[in-house]
Amino acid sequence: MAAGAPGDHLRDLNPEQRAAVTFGIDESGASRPGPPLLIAAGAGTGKTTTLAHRVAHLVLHGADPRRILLLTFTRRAAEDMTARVRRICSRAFGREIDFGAALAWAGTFHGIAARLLREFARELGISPEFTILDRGDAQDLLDVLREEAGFAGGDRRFPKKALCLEICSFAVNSGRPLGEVLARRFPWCAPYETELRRLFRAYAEAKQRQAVMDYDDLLLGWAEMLACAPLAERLRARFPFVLVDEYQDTNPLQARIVEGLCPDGRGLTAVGDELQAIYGFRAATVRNMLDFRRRFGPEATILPLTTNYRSVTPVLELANAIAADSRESFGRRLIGPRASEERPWLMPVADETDQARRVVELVLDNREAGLHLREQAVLVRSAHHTGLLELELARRRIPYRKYGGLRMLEAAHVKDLLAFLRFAENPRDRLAGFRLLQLLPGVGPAFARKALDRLEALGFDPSGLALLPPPPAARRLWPELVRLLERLGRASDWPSELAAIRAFYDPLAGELYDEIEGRLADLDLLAAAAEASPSRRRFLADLALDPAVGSGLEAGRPVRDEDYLVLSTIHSAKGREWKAVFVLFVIDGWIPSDMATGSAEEIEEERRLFYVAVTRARDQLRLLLPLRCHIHADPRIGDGHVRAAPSRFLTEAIRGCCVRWRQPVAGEREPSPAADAAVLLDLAAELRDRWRS
DNA sequence: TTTGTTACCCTTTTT
DNA sequence: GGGTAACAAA
Repeated sequence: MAAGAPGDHLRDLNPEQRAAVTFGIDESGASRPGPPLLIAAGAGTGKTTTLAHRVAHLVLHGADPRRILLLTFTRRAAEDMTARVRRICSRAFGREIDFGAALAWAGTFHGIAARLLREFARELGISPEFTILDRGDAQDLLDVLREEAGFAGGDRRFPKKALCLEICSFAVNSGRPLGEVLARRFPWCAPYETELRRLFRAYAEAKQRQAVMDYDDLLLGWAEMLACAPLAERLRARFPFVLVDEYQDTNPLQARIVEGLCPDGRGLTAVGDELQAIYGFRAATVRNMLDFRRRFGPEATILPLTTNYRSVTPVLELANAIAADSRESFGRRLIGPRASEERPWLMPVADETDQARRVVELVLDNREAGLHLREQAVLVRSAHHTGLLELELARRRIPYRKYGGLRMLEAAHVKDLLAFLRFAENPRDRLAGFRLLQLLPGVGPAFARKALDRLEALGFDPSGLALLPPPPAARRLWPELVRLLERLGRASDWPSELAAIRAFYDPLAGELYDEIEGRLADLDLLAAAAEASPSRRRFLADLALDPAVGSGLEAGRPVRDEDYLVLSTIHSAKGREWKAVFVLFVIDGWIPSDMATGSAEEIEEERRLFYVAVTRARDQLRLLLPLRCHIHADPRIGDGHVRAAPSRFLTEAIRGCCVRWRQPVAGEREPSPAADAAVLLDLAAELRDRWRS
């Protein structure tokens, strides 16, 4: 393709988008970073396109792509953005541009932080070999320390490990003192302030001893670099252009980083939608966005994007009605060119079983009408809400893929295997060592601790372990394990060392777990992802920072090109879109979750979550309202069923944007089975499904 | 000291 | 319906 005329890459943009793309980048070139810009982009208004074009516009005006820092929320978003920038630039230059190395600094806050901390490790006095603790690891480490400090026994009210980590993390990310965090967010833990402070101190020390970092340490480390003048100077000089996606979901610590990189705001572009702020539980605050204008030297400019190309107008009307109920926003309305007669459906259904059946029927009807499964999605407030639906899909052999919720990486056997790799990478990582040692029969916490102490005394040379007399039950495997650790301790022969680990581990896993086939299949997947990774260190870091590495690592994974229905939590659905969207459990207690109705702020966030859900739909939107729901929570309540009320977010105005769907009357659509008779076999489905590919 | 058993708790969203 | 803690047995 021939090179386009100058400015041709802006041709497909609307005036609002073009203004946002070109703001502050004049014809004299991009050598001098312009004043700060906030793009207030409504849902579906081409936010990604606009940001990608802005990056491309900078490059086309002479900015060095290696000096553009592009911060996104997920790695998928970063990759998506990089691909688009390459496409735009290639077209403008009239030839393929290899951006592989050029736009190297596009990534998540955590991913970029990890890279910078490693690069500057020497100046920071830390080990560049540090390994990254995922949430589970961090909790386990806290749990050990909790016990050591004597907080675990006796006193049953002391917060559990998960809550300890949440409190610690919230304090770090919000930048608020522990006492205030406890009082405001975790008042029932306030009596333990002194103990928690001691615990967190011990946690920080343990992490340093073991050369490990948790997610929050990565951000905190980066922020501290920026608080140190000589280092900050180098970082600022390196990145004159900083672009941040999803700004509404940044927390004060992240804002500190951004403001540290661009103290007067020059060169900074932030994009966000305050109506889609849904990460308050992670200390994110919309204030970063709402107060953006006042935070910088030259006052920031705010440019809105309001034209929605994604959804048909009836969906936008519903979205605007939800937005109108929201307390804090810039007060934009979405307008869109895609007229349609079809309003969203409100679908009251009998119960969860009925809900699953109806959704599957509609999904299949859509497919008959030519809509691929992957153009349809089922959204839920929390991951386990898909339970019965997954059963129904499995029974009908409909392939699906689930995003959000329990990750494969949290499965015990995967953590086992990774413990070997992590221990090989960083023998000071006691958590990994502790886990892998106890895989041996006869080895429990006491012996594992002894072995790790011995190892440390020997300067982390595993051959010394051979002299340690193992517990009787471990006598046979002990020398084998020592040999394996010796081999791993030498230079990493990636990825073939993985085969050696599995030769040792797979038989052990067979003893430890039942249903071993599925677990071994997971490990095969992991090994395949490992093949694609250049080094052990990179593999481990990628896994910790983005579990979707190598794709298809989530549970229930069909092969590449196969068609599959998407199941997702609303959180994981952010930034994505489908032609047909089904939102399950639009009833009070589910949306909003009754875990989050304590304060007005929490309820507002749940409302925005609902907003995110409905704005994912391009053409079809179905809201399901089961009238009777099963409660797992409290077995004391009757038979475990409760009569459910529609979500409090379904106000009159919002119902007015929808049509109420009617249960098909018997005979009209299908013979409805006697209400109370248990269906033993869905014969019709069986017969039909024989012929599905 | 490890492993098995039982009673009891709480139950969300994720880099 | 799963994790956790305390207790019992090997």
